[in-house]
Amino acid sequence: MTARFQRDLLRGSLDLMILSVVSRESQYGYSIQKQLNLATNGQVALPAGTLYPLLHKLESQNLIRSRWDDSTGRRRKWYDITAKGRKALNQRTSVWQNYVACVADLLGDLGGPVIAGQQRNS
Amino acid sequence: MTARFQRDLLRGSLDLMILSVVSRESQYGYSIQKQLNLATNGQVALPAGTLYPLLHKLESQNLIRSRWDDSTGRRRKWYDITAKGRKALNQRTSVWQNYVACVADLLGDLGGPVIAGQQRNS
DNA sequence: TTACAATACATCGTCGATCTATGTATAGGC
DNA sequence: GCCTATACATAGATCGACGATGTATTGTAA
Repeated sequence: MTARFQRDLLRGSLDLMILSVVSRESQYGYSIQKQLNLATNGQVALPAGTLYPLLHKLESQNLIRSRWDDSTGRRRKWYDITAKGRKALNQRTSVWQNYVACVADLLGDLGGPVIAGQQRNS
Repeated sequence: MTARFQRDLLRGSLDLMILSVVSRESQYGYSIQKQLNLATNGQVALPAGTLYPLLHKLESQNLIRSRWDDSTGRRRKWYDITAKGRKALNQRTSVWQNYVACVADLLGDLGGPVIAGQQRNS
């Protein structure tokens, strides 16, 4: 029945997902919302109350940059990733992957194949 | 330098890790703390203030069961997983793996090989 | 033309899980 | 005897996702 992921799962990887989506091409809030939802088969359904404050936070950290544009007929706030944001994306991605590998180890890889040659731990 | 994982990463997978460790053999709080720390190369360093309340929560949910025992010379509270706990472990493991697969998709697998044939989404 | 749904952005207060700080007590090594 | 490691516990702070709510425009179907 495609249940939603719990809020706690999102913590620690939500910034990452947003940055990743924005890094591919210019995005505006609503498009990010739709893309995340589509890519996860409805399992990541970001409420506006989560998304917009998060975008403001990322912008205040200079990881993304915004500009208003309504030349398309729709008033939209477009976001682009910054150099600093791209760096953060890479850094956080490896931390995330490292963490996931640790959890997989702990779970004893019950139900998932081991990824050979992947860096884990220090 | 083996930095610690941020608290947010733990959210959503900490219960899982505890249940997994307890599911293998009887544990007491301090042993869980040490094992998690060792298995993750120091990256998961659970403070006592996180661990013990969590164990109490899991017990109140009947996912684990406790008994005091000091026959080893040390006064320890031993935990075992229950049938319900084992069920929860399996269920949460698959939710976690599903989520991880979704994030990997979103990240475009930049830096990690694709795991073929693994269930994701619905 | 009038509803209604979808698009598009925003803020405020709540909630809950982890953490910091603090406390107690015993065992073992120097 | 002193200090560290072991072993458990609770109280309060912190912080981020979320629910509720608000505003405005566009597209669409009755």
